[in-house]
Amino acid sequence: MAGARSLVHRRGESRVLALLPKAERQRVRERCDQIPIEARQVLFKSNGPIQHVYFPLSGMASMVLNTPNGMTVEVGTVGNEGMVGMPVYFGAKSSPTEGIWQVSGETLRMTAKDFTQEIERDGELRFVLQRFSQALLNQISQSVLCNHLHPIEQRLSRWLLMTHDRAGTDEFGLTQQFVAQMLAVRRASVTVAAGILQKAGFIRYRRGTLTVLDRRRLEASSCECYDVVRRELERLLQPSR
Amino acid sequence: MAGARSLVHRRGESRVLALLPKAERQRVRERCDQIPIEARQVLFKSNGPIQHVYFPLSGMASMVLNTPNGMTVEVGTVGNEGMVGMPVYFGAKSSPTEGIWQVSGETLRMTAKDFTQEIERDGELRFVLQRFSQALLNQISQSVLCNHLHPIEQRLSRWLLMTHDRAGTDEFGLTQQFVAQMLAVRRASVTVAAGILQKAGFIRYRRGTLTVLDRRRLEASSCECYDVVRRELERLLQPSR
DNA sequence: CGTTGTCGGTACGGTGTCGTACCTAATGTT
DNA sequence: AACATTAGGTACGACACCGTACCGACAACG
Repeated sequence: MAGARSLVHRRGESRVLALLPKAERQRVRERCDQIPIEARQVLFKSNGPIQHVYFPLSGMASMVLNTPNGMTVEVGTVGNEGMVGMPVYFGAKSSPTEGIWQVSGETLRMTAKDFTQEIERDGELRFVLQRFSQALLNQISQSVLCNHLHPIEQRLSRWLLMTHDRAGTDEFGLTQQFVAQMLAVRRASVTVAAGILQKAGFIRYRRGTLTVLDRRRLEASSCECYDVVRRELERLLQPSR
Repeated sequence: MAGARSLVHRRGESRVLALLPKAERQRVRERCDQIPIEARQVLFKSNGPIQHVYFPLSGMASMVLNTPNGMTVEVGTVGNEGMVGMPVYFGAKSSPTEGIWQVSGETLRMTAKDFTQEIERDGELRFVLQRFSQALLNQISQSVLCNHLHPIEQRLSRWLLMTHDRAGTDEFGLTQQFVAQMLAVRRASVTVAAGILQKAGFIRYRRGTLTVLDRRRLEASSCECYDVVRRELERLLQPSR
């Protein structure tokens, strides 16, 4: 057993959309496709046009940046608590950030054009996404600190917790190579760090599949960054007004 | 001579406010105090109430995060191209991020309450700040990458360029201790890196005062992060609609 | 004028992570 | 069944940066 599921997840629903009044939620959903989506699918490329925005229902997406010499760093993750494609919300048609799906799942998808129209109606969606913007800003800011100061083992624990929150299951598909790219470290470093977590019994993995076994103790082996971001997210996505 | 001034700066005016229609700009300015402001002044504390928002006219502010064990990391900088206090815009009353003034200058200041009212009028300010949000997001995202991957000398160069853009002068007050906190490195590391830049003739400094001598070559010794962020900022703050 | 505090220069051992490489084991392919 | 491919484990020297410490130089102030 993986212990109590974090508040972040409620299976198969979008937490942002759940905050909308019934009529608005219905209207938004009608303008969306619901589609399954596989790991590693590119949602939008760096500096490329952003055609759609996504409201994940399960699984997880990442925003990443690339260096000229081919390295990759994850700057943020989004699950059913948010939206992928925020640059559209901010009035940009593209951004240096790339959107990649990480853990396969389901998502609602809306064209950027429809989304812009919806935002211009100035309903609750605009308000809710404003709060989410702040949450995202917090998450990315914390990663500036975390990536620079914290050892790989803690960062890996944090990343697994965030992924676990959003995945909706205890088991999900991941290779060490892929995790290494997200953390911007060597694959060999991930092997060592993950080996420690596995020996301790917090996780188990085998050829591309990882299982969270003991969430509690995984939290203890993570840095404070996980909690800081999560607490603030919950505060911001409260239904209150 | 420090070469051509970057586009970022136009002396003593707020670039965000300059984008507003005359009437709105006037209205906003009337609700602001214009005050001089000194380095190291705290604008708002971590998780504390945010009383004011700031539109810098000259000088520069930083947003920083703190670790439980007293370390500090700068996550973003804001000069006359933007606003300090974005959490208010996003509907948050506080945030883990702290606001600190860095290079003394002048700023317009508005109470959070007045600002919120102004935003609710749904004029151009809201639109302009949306674009600025995206620029800020880009800047912070790039720092996730930069802080993790780039050597101190390049990061220092980048930081000095950003500061130079926003300061409005070639000379500004800075101690190595302070720069070290922003980059989250040892003061001794800054001494070494700055020493290299000084020997090369890019900068000169002496007991808390730093002068940019050769902007061009400073750009060459910085990582690409400086350009990536700056280009995107200029694109987003174009007067067009 | 001398004292005290601040700022910057330098050194030294320690360490986390890197780049690279090579190997084994599991899986997929024909 | 033989083989190719891919995921994961392990090792080793290199190096950037760390923590700490000490010292000299300049500045402010009584």
